[in-house]
Amino acid sequence: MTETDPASVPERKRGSGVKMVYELLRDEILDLVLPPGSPIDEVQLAERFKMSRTPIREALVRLSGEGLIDTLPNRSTMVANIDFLNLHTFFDALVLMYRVTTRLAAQYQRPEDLVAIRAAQARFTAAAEAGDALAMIATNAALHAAIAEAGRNPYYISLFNRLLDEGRRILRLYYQSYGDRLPQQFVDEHEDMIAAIEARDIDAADRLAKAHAEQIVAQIQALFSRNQRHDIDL
Amino acid sequence: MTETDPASVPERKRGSGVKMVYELLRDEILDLVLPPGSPIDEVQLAERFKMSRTPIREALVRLSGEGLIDTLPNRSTMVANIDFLNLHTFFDALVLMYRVTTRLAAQYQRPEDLVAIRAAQARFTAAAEAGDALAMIATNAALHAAIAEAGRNPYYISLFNRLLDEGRRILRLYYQSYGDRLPQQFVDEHEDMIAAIEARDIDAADRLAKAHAEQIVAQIQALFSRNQRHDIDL
DNA sequence: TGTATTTTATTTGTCGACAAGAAATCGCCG
DNA sequence: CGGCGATTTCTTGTCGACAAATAAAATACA
Repeated sequence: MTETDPASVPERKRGSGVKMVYELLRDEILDLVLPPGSPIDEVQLAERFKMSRTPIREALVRLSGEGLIDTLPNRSTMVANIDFLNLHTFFDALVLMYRVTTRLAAQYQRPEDLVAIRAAQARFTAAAEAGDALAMIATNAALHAAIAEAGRNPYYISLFNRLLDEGRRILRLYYQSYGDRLPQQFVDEHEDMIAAIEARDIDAADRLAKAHAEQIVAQIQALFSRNQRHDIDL
Repeated sequence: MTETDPASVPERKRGSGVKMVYELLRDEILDLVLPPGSPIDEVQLAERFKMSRTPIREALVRLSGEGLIDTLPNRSTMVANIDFLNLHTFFDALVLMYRVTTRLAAQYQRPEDLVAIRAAQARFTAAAEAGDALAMIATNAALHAAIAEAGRNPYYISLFNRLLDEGRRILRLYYQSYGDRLPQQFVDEHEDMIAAIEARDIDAADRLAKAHAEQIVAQIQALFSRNQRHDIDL
């Protein structure tokens, strides 16, 4: 299981091994290619990437620091579970960060930020029109990350990225279950938010971000309440 | 330089090495025993702790993930600098987290939380009465960490701890410069906050936390404006 | 046949050594 | 005497191997 390009690493530069493993493993976790609870075998990864266990372990330590994997001392290490029982803490933090980062973006945006934001929005719109749920999930996170960057608060950026990552896993589950039914609504809401940011209208940015976030949260909550009869085998 | 107990590690259990190095290095960084910009030499640490470079490196990767050290690829690694030019982002996030965590503590506190909070407050009061600035810094952070724990939002707890860590470094600088002049005011403000948490008065908790945070921020800002003539050689 | 104990097997944590990269040093030539 | 390239040095990144810790399997015993 978890097969991926076994013949794409003939030679590789000195510091690139860890980064490669880190990013690929991270993507696989966030896209649920490695679902929560999946065991992670160092030696297996070492063979797969044709490198020693040392850089693998460094990548795993990094991922562990971000809470994406859990490590049992002296025993197995596995993909971190999604804490469904405390999702409200996630939603709470997510809504707050949506608001704060969008506010700050409206306050501190520079022209180059808007270029990046619009580019991300274009990618999101394309994904939405193509009906590509996976791309929508990724580009939505990227868009909001770009907005957060414009706010220029590294502490918020860091926490928000972590929340967006976790959100990718949860949304992945969402679209996985409900056959990629995608709301055009998101595109419009994003447009309004970007317009408020560009106009430096802080209050409007805050209000729109709050509505946007709460709408997403409500959708996810509706999904989970409809799905509670299903076994969530994690 | 950086001499510390060279003869205290005769034998040690299997997984304890990294943890020990991590915690000790972390404390030394936060207490400015290792000031920002200090070079960190792996082999030197390895000799100092009588262990291989491997566990040292793992501890360093952890610290790097928390932003406490910066690593130049293939080149030196050193204690992360304090970004004085963007302190406002720190203050902004700090005030917000003070408020949010205190609010949530008032909302979700349980009896055992109050026990922990009161214990932390007692330690802080003792440090304040003893005029021990270093202990005040550490116990103040511990008190607010305990309050955050009562709020039970792991995302907030994580970010707040990071902010409190950075705050420890900044406050350390503060008291270093100003000869341990300590405000009794903090003790009283803490008492009021704890009372609001205990009474589950969310609005009061929020208001008090905001005032408390902004007061601390104002003090630090006053310090830096008075100190701008001094060279800050970091 | 069920349970406790020893043995095996698997996986992690640690080690010492080597090689690559980059700065500092040295030597060469103008 | 000064600039420039080669060499040396020093630190990091990677490797393969070994040892400890734990779970699973096998064995002994009641």
